[in-house]
Amino acid sequence: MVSLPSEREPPIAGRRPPNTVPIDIPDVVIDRLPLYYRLLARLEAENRPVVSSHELGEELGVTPAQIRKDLSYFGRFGKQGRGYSVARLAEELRSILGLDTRWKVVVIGIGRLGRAIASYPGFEGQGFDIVAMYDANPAVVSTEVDGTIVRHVDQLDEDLRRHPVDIGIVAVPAEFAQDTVDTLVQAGVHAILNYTPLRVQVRDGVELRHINPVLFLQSMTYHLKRVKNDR
Amino acid sequence: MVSLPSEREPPIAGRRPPNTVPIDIPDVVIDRLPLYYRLLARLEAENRPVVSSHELGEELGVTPAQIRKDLSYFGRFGKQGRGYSVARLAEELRSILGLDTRWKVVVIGIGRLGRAIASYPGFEGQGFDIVAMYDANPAVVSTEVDGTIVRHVDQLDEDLRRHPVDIGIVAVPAEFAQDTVDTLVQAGVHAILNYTPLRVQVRDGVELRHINPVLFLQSMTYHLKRVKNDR
DNA sequence: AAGTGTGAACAAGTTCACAGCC
DNA sequence: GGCTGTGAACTTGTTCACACTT
Repeated sequence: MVSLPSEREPPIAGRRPPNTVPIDIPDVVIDRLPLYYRLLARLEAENRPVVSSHELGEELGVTPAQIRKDLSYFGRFGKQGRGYSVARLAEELRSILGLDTRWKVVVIGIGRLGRAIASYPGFEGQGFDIVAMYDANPAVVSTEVDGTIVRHVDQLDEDLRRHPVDIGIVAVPAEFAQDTVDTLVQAGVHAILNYTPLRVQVRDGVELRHINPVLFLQSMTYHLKRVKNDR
Repeated sequence: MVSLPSEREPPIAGRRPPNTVPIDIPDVVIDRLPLYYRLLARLEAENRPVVSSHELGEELGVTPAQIRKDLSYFGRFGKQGRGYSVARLAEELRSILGLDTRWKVVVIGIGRLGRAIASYPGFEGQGFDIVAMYDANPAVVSTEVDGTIVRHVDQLDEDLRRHPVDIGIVAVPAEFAQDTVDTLVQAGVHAILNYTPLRVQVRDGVELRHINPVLFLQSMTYHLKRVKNDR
């Protein structure tokens, strides 16, 4: 949301040696790639051989120039006069985004929300394996959720050090959010998806995303209010 | 995410008549206001009388200049040499964001996710009233969730026309997402929070936000991959 | 002395437009 | 002829820095 006071390399312009990727690619570009990938995966499933930046843009509501520029940060994947090979580009994006590996995920906080997250069908299909779940409530610990036995959150630190994971999803009550995140980070987790309404802090280098529906609702009501007034 | 081809008025510079707000304020500014508001609500609860842009920025990880500039789109709420009255600024933000009214919300799709949303404690407390829930599954219809009887989705259109609502939250299976959204929009709903992994389309003037955790995970793995490679 | 409000300078991000290739 | 890749032009968003107010 805000660039922290860490100096960044200027972007490397022009052609690069093969199999190399520039050091600094704008985050806003990275955030669009999963969107592109999702569409390409669909086209791939439909056996579409080739697609142009214009067609991609049409479907996604993005300008063709932006798609071409975004992709050009990573290489020259298209063919002039023809477009992009769907299979090739999908493969490249999988490689760029790291979707050609499986990633280990833990979910902490198995209340109603955590349960819904844990059984969200989109994760496993996209290479994210929920390898463990944790809760503090004795009524929940040791029960089975979606084929996994919930463990006590007191075991989290020890478990993580024995069996490292890549991503932590936090759905605990707000008052435990920061502690939970600290435990995760100190035990070596580098990416956290925070479902609590608290803006937790992490040290530099740890990826953090917030999912807070209330903030969305509150920005929508700003616009709703104007619509109402304008009539 | 992308500015559609609708011409915008140039921003009105300088001082404005009182009780007036410029026509065009960047969306990125609107999206930050709920963040500011959340902190101010906390300070208000702590009976903090005054706060400076510097203190706000410190807490939120935003520059003080940005906070001052953002607020200055709406008025001159601060006092030089002193800062902002917490109560006053909180009140102004409530008014700007429309949080001084209650908003009617329906949830469509009462599976595991919909259920978690419907019982999310943050909504009611912030002025969002879930006035109805809908599902297509006969095993779910007519059951009670969080004090509300689930109605059949076939009644959605008629219900909306009889009792208009402000916001629709969509948590149906992906294949029904677009139809559900169309029903909502045609029945006069102007804001939609979409939890399905499908990028639904709405006509101009309808506010739409997507919550898709997979896209977040996929942008985080990009960064995770680099961390792993760098060691 | 402290801290706002805001033009002006700067930085980041997007779109244009066209050379080059298929 | 059609479409990519990419510098350059442009637009949008952020930060600076200081006149002004309390």
